[in-house]
Amino acid sequence: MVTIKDVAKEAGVSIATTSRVINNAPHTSEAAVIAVTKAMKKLAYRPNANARALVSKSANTIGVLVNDLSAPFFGSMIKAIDSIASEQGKQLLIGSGYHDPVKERNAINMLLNSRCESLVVHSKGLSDRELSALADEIPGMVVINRMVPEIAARCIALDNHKGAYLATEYLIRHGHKHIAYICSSHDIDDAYDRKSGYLDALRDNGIAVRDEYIEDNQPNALGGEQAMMNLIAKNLPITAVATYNDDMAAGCLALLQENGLRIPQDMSVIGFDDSHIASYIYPRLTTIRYPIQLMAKEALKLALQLANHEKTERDGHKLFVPTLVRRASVGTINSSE
Amino acid sequence: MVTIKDVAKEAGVSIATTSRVINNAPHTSEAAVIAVTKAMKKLAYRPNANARALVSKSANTIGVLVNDLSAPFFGSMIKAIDSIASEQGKQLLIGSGYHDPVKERNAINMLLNSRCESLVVHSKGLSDRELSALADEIPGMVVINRMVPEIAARCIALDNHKGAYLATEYLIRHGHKHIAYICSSHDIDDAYDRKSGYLDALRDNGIAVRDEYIEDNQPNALGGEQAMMNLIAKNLPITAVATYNDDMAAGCLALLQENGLRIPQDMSVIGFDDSHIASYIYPRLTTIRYPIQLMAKEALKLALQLANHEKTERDGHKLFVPTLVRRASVGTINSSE
DNA sequence: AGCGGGCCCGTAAACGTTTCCAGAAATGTT
DNA sequence: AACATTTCTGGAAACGTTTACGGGCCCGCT
Repeated sequence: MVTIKDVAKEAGVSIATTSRVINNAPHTSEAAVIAVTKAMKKLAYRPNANARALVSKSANTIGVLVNDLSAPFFGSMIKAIDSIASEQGKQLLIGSGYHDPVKERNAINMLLNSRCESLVVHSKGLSDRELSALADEIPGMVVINRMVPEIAARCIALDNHKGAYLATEYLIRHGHKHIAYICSSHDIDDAYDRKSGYLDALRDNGIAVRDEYIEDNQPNALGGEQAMMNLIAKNLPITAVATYNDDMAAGCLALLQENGLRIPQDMSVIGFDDSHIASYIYPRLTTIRYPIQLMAKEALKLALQLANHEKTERDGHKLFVPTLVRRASVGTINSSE
Repeated sequence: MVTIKDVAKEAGVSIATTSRVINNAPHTSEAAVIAVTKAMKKLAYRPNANARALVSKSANTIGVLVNDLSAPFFGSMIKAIDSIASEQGKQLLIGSGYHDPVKERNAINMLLNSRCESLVVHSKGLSDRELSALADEIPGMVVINRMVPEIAARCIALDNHKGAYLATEYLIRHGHKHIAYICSSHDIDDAYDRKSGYLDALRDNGIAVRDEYIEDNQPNALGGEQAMMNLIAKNLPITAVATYNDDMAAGCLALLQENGLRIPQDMSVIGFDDSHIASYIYPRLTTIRYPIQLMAKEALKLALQLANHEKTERDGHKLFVPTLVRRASVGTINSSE
């Protein structure tokens, strides 16, 4: 591998001068610039990023921790981060934690070993305490999709409660009174917050909460199917279903249609996330928009500022606000009951 | 940041001994191991990966170039790569090229600057010549989803022709004679190969090719919709549509159903890729399985072997074989015409 | 007792950069 | 002409590791 020494020799100047030309620092003569540039081309020189990182005490790299790389949600998130990172000539170092504390910890450690100055972390496995301890240690770390009270100003999170509330209210406004909820069985805040959004919307509208209307399952299409299957089996008078996320809604839709129910005439379904699939499935899914791209960009900007010790005027407890996306999976009930 | 020197001092041993303990090299005394381990814990030592990479001349990192991070196809690919990489304690450095030659070149350069020893590259923007030149320069580089003849043994690719052939033949076996094809308008091999698979299947079965049955468009849901719209507008007697990929098929399905056609009674549709959405949409999509996870793992294994200068007994021109996934979007034609 | 050979350890060089510092050369100011 | 300032340059230290090398110690053999 050709080093800066080789380039310097080829160009007939010192290493220091070569370095200055490479980083186009001031105080370099025209002649030196030309000679070095030519030598670099000729030798196909590639500056060693590790050596640079070592001396400059900062790799030119953004660390990202996600849950599962194959989930489109995280694909969108990473892409948004990459769009800003690549503008600044920075690379992405990615780890995945699968919501497992051990894996998350390992992944974060590897990112830190590589001296990523900025970190965007999606963690559901670690405790609030552990996350805020990490945040104290690492200036450029930002938590995404979670609100850790102790470090609220460094958290970018969505108002999940409001999202589910919006969804449920939308169904109510369309005349639905018997509204089921398909919930994630995962033990994370998101699941609780969304469920309580559903419950509060019912209460605020004077609709009694009925436990048998609520089904827990894995937050994927299969879980959605199974939950819907259980709801059908119970022979309830439900006319609408709110779901934890679009994947569950998709499973739910598929099961309903395979059983001859028409959407939205016979059953209304509303999702959450406005993920990739929401506009692909038939009928197109009415859902709650999770502005993950926007949030991811905001998170990275914040992380970059923090890493540079710039001042950030972020109001601590501000959550991002979800909005409703009207499509075709929710219909109106005309009958009085 | 605490360095190995601090740990050595704390443990009361030399740097060399400390290093040996950290890398659990042989010839270290019990006492030294205990002292160093304790010191590392106490100081929360994080070995600097950049310094390591510098001296050992190899970052512990796998470089990956993808097209678009947000496409679920690449999510699956990256996840498969990560599953093997993390087993070996290696990290993923990811770049995206968006099929643009300049961006692809930049991204590869950044990966090389970071001294990734192994590279898995999905490139459609660079020429065969440029790719094989890079491959010559970088021992641990493997090309995925593309066959570059000069470096066939370092390419992991799918038999696209066969996939489309299979799909078309499947429709023919179900009695279809008027089969449209929705093609990608992108100027890449995949598009040509799949189209020619469709054409060859028709020819081999004595069915005349009709140009108006073929529509080009962007390889996404919207493109699928528009292509299908054009096919409908032409008022052709088609009973089945083969598509370039599942996204186009999804758009196609949505449009058909919104226009009151039933799938598969009124129209059969077959996709390609067996992507994430294929089993979510209704009716579940019959499609061609692109074994990207398998291929990605194979690619990484090969890249690791090459980087280690191990012998690989890979037969050059072997392509991965797609298979048909039977679901619910293709029906049988009974009428004689 | 003498000695060869394991084991364990520490010194120091090396990896490829950036950057401080001082000196040389060129230019400007009186 | 003398000096001050600016511009450019190169030597060398530093970044945090790994590892080759050689020295000391202890053990067991003759």
